[in-house]
Amino acid sequence: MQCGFCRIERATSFAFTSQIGDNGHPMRKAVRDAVMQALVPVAQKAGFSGELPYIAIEVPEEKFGDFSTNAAMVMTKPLKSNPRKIAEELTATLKGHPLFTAVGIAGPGFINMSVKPEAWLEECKKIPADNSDYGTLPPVPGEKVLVEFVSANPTGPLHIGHGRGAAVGDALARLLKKAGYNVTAEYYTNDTGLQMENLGRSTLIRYKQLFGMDDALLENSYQGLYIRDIAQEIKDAHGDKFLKQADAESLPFFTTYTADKILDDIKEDLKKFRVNFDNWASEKSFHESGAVEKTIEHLKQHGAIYEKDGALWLKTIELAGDEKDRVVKRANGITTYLAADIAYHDDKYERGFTRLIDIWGADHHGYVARMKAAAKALGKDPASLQPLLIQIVSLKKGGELVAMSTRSGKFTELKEVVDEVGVDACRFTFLTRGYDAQLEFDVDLAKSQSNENPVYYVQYAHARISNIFKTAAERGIDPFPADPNWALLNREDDLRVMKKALFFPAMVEDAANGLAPHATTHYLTELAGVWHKYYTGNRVISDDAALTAARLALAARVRTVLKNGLELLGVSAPEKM
RNA sequence: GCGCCCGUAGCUCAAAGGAUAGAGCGACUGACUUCGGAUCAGUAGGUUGGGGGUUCGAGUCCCUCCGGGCGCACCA
Repeated sequence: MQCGFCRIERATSFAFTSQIGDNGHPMRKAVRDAVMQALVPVAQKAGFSGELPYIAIEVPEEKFGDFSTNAAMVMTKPLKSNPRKIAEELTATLKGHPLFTAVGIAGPGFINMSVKPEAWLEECKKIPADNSDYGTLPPVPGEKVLVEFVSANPTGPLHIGHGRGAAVGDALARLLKKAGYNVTAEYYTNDTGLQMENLGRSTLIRYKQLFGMDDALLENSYQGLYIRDIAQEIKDAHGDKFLKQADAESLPFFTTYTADKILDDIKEDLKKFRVNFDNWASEKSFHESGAVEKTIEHLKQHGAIYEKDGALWLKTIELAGDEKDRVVKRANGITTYLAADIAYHDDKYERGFTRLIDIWGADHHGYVARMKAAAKALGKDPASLQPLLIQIVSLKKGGELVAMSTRSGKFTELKEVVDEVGVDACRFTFLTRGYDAQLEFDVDLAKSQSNENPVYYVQYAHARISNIFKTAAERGIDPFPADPNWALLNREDDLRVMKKALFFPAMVEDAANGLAPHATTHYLTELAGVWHKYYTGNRVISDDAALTAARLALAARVRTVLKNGLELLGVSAPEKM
């Protein structure tokens, strides 16, 4: 498998591999094994010896059975036969397999299989009943993943667009960890450079204004009122000290102070949004440590750099088909942002990471080629660097689209929305969508619909089950019976719930492979739906002690999956609402 | 002008190239004196922006047109 991560490359790489683990779903793995085994003699008979194409084992619509495979259809070309014929040969073998109660051919050549209920019951027993860890896949050896996200410049508070990146990045990190990867979540701070100088100067101007001086903000100044608050802080602490010296002398202090203050606020917002970072990287530190210069030397040695017009250029056209080559060191001797970012990525590789996932705003898409070029120039496989472009969040307020700009001070803060809509609803909303589609976030709607957000549908299922246990305990019934009679749960209703719950680890595996954290919200909504339906049709606590015990055991397992799933999203799993 | 992303129910969004394109919200009709009605059952709603192509099969891949967004710095 060349690349289990890349959404772009997976189509080709997956198409010619059969190395899908099915780590997460013992039943799906068993079915895959059965299908592959059945395929061997058929392929041999046809004289086929090449690598098998990817064969899908899917969970189809319920009426078709528990699993279906397209094996017969994808094998038509390699075997030079027709799908119906291949399907018949395969089913002849599969029908004899002890796992299945039914095997059939349908449509253009799908093979549908139903698994015997006892096998499902056995699997379901293995889910922990106490809400503890479930669905964590075995460690993936040899992979060390770095997920870099948010990385907003400390020039202003986080806005709603950052919120989307934060939710996606955090959920992705959680998902990959769950899927067995060694994952580090990191935030890169652009705490130096021209924008930082602008920032410091903005504060200095505001500071002077506080003393009645008529300094006006510059065109490229940060206009937000938070700058004035910071200036006020400085005035409170230092009085007119900075009026008595040259601006150039004051500027470093104002810059550092402002950036630190804003970064502190960003950290607080992220914490509130339940976004966790394992590490904070600083652009400034790469300059101060000499890493940037070292990296440029490194690139020179690899022949990736040339000099023109007094500046140093990286050959990004040649390396990655970029539109033009890019400057890493200006004619005035100052290195560019790109140079520092390359040094940072060099550092990531140096630290032993084998996959670098960068979550960027879609407005950075022009940046992809030059970073891929950099990876290549550093002697790395460009495929190990995976920028994910989170599409823009356009903000709607009062029925109108609002343009967002940190510099102009026109934006809706993440904090503001989180306070009004709530962390759970906000995160869930962001994680219901794929990251590559633009998203219209209607603030008013989000607020007014806070009670109708799908997140509550899922949480309610968790709370309802929790309440059942409470009721059971009140009536002197053990909510978590040690050895219930599972055989009582063999009706369609029961099995439907079990099958959905047991799909959880497979969902983790599939979503991790596709870098698609939003699959989790959809899965959980389905599981909650199946449970709500079950709940309506079946009383868990009844006069039948044995049946009660069995249903309590099932309920506990559903709750465990809901809890684990919500945890992946960073959404709380309340016992009551 | 060039490049990237997107266009799916009235709205917000799903859908490894697979079967009759699915959920939620909104609309409409119903639900057991019971463990929580933030729930459940049902109805209506679609030429997947238009047109070509590739193949056993296309919302998905290719070409083209239309519409929207975002980029095209010795800023970050």
